Amino acid sequence: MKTRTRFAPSPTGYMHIGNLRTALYEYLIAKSQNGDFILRIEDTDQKRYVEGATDIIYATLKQVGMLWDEGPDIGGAYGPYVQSERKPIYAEYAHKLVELGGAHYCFCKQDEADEQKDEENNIKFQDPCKLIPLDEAKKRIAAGEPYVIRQTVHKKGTSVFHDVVYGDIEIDYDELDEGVLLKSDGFPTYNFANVVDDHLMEISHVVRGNEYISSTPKYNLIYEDFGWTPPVYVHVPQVMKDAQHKLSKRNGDASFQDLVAKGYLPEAVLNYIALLGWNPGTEQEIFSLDEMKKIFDPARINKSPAIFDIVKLTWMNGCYIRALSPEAFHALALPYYQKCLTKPLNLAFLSQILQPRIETLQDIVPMVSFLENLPEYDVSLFENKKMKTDLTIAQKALQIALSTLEKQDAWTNEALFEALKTAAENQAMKNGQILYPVRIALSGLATTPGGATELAVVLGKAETLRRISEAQNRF
RNA sequence: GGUCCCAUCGUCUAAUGGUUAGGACAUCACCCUUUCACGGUGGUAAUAUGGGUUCAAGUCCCGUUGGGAUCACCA
Repeated sequence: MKTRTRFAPSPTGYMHIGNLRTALYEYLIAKSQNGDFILRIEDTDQKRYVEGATDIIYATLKQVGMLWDEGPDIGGAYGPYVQSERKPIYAEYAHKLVELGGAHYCFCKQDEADEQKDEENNIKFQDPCKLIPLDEAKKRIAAGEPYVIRQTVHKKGTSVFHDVVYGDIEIDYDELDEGVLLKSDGFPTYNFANVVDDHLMEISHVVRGNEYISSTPKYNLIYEDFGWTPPVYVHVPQVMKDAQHKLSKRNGDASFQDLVAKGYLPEAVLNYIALLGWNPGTEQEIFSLDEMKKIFDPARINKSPAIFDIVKLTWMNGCYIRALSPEAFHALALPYYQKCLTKPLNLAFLSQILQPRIETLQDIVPMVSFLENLPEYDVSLFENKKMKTDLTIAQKALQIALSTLEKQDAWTNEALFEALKTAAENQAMKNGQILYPVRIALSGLATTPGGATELAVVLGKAETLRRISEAQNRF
C-alpha cells in the first residue's frame, strides 16, 4: 500500500510551531517512502473559521518547501479536500453507522450531558437516547425534531492499539465517551470527519499530537464498525514553552510567521523544529529538507515533550546565515539596510563583514545605524588599556591616520590596513594604537561590526576623513 | 478525581543490560585577532526517588514523587 499522509489543519489563524512540526513529520514520512503528502482543510467548526487562515497555511508550507501532492487548490483523485465541501459524505456515513450499530440518534438538549456530569460528580455521560428504538427515532426525525448522531460504544473489555512512537496502548472501553459524530447543524465533528476522510483518502499514516491518544480507541471502533482498516498511528509529543505550558498563541508565543518577521530564515526554523523531538541517530544537526527526507525514521521520534529553545534556534539561524552565499546574504540584508541607511555606502562590503557577525536579520539595524549618524560619544572612549592608547596617543594616531589616508587612493580593506600598519611602524607605534582610535573616530562605539579599516571601506574615503577630523575637534 | 502518557547536564538529545554516561546550544577559561564576531582548544554540568530482577541496570519490573494529556454539538 502506498504511503499517504495528510496535514489537516483547521483554519483558525496563524501557523504555530507545533503544527508546523507535525506537518513536517507527515511530509517526511510520506516523502521518505516515495509517498504522497495531502493537504486537507478541516473547517467543520464554522464558528472558529478565520478569514485568510488557509492562505497562511499555503504560504507557510510553500515557504519551507513542503509541497503537497493533493489539496484544495490543486485537486487530486480523492477530493474535495475541504471538509465543509464534503458535508453530504459525512451525513451519509453517519446514518450508515447507525444502521451498523456503531452510533445512535440522540435528542438530548446540548447542555444535558454537562448537567448530568456536574450532578453526578463527573461520571461518564449515559445517553438515555440509546434506549430509543430505531424506528421511533426515525419517526421523530421525520417529524422535524433536532437530533445529533452519537457514537455507541458497544464493546466491553480493553482496547489495544499500536503507536509508532508510544508502543502498545491499552484503554478500557468503559472509559470511552459516546461523543457526538454528527452535529445538529449537519456538520461532522473532528472525531468523525477525520475517520471518514482518512479512510476515503486512503491515508496510511496518521500523525498528530499525543492529546489524541486517549480518543484513538474511539476512532478504531468506528473503523471496526465500518469494517475498515485503521491507519498506522504516529502520536507526537507536545512542543512546550516551558516545563508546564505548551506553546500557544494566546500566551503571545512565537508563530512561524512571527519568527520569520524577527529575522529567522524559514529553513533554519524548519531544521530546528525537526530536531525538537526527533533525532537522526547521528551527530549531524544541520539538515536540508532533502537530507531529512532520506534519513527520517518516525521510530526515532521521542516520547517526552520538548521545550522550544529560542537560543538554540538563534544559534542555528546564525549557522544558516553564515552558510548563505555572499550574494544571497546581501539580498536578504538589503531591506534592513533600507530601514536605516540613506547615505552612499559600500553596502556590498558591509554585507561581507556583517554576515559572520549576526544571528538573525534583525540584528542588522542596531549594528549598522552608526553608519548613518555618528552617535554622540565621550573622548574617554579613546582611552584603552589593552590597546595601549590614551588621549595623547589617540590624538597623534588620528593625525597620522588622517595624513596617511588622505594620500590613499586604493580604498580596499587590504590596502588601508597595509597603509596604516606601515604608518604605525614608521612611528614605532603598535598597530592597535593607530587602528583603535580610528575605529572609535569612525563609529563612536566601543564595539563595531568590523575593524577600523573595514569601517573605512564601508564609509568611503570622504566620510572617513570627515569623521576623523571631527574626532580631532573633540580633544 | 478516573483513565492514559512521560521522566538522562539549565535546554535539545545519544547510549544491542557491560561506555571514564557521548554530542549540540547556553555558560566559563584560554588561543586567534585592528574592537566585536567567526573559528579553534579545554572546563563546569545529568540518569527524579525507593525497592526489586541480574555477575552487571540510565536501560527490565513494582512503588513513590513530579509533570503532561484527556473526560465539548473544538480540533
